[in-house]
Amino acid sequence: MDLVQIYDCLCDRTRLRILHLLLEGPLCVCHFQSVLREPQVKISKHLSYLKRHGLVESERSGNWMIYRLPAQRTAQLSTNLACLQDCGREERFLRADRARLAKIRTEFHGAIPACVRKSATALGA
Amino acid sequence: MDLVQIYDCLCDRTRLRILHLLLEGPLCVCHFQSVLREPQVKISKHLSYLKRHGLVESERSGNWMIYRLPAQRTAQLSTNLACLQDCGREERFLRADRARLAKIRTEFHGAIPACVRKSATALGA
DNA sequence: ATTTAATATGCGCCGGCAGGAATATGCCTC
DNA sequence: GAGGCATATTCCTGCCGGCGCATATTAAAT
Repeated sequence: MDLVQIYDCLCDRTRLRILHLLLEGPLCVCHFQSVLREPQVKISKHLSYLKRHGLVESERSGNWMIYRLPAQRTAQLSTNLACLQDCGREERFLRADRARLAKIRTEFHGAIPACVRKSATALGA
Repeated sequence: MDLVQIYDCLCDRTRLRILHLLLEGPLCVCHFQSVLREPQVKISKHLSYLKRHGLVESERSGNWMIYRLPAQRTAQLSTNLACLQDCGREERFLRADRARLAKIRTEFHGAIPACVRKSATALGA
């Protein structure tokens, strides 16, 4: 996996938002939909792109697909993810995403949507 | 200047190599040519792209154009450049570029090509 | 002024990616 | 096995970027 490919993944706004959210832990597609407020097709395609390039892993859990950052990461990937996390602190739209994600997580806690529980426990939260 | 634009600049191999070289100090186009071993048009266009996106500044010096990283950098840019420098340590083709650059710099020292002296002094080396 | 060296720009071609609409797949429930 | 939900894939279109070729610009030298 080339360094250029990492940047290929980062150079689209939607993918950037996705990866940034994944820094907070695994997520299923429906989470992405409600946080990013983008059409399902769009999100699904970008997730597919990220997977194809090795920046994301996925696992089926019943009806839902849970996406996460790869367990094993090259040094370059780790470095760049850390960098993204840094940059995310000041970038408006990324902050907004984090806020919406946090809200969703607290609102239903141990409650309604199964996929939320799933990925919350997967997170360890 | 958006974070995405930074990644837009980094996601091409030639541009990545250019920026990586600029981490070592200002350079003129002829340097890029001999280090990168790519056609002049290609290099020139990518430099133009980088300039248009604010990742590079240029200054004329006689016949030569000297390119450098911007004097004023956003926090995001600084972070990403540092990250690139990190990643450059292990990436083969970037190491090779650095080696070729170092060779050129020592070979003619204070010697023949004016542009070499120019950018060398601009570097402070 | 003409020539030469260094660099930039315009043009045309091609490939690939983003986006949306529609459709397909996989899994669960009843 | 039918229907319904979550997600993926296909097909299409438009656009932008990368590349090479040829040519233009700018400055220095003679």
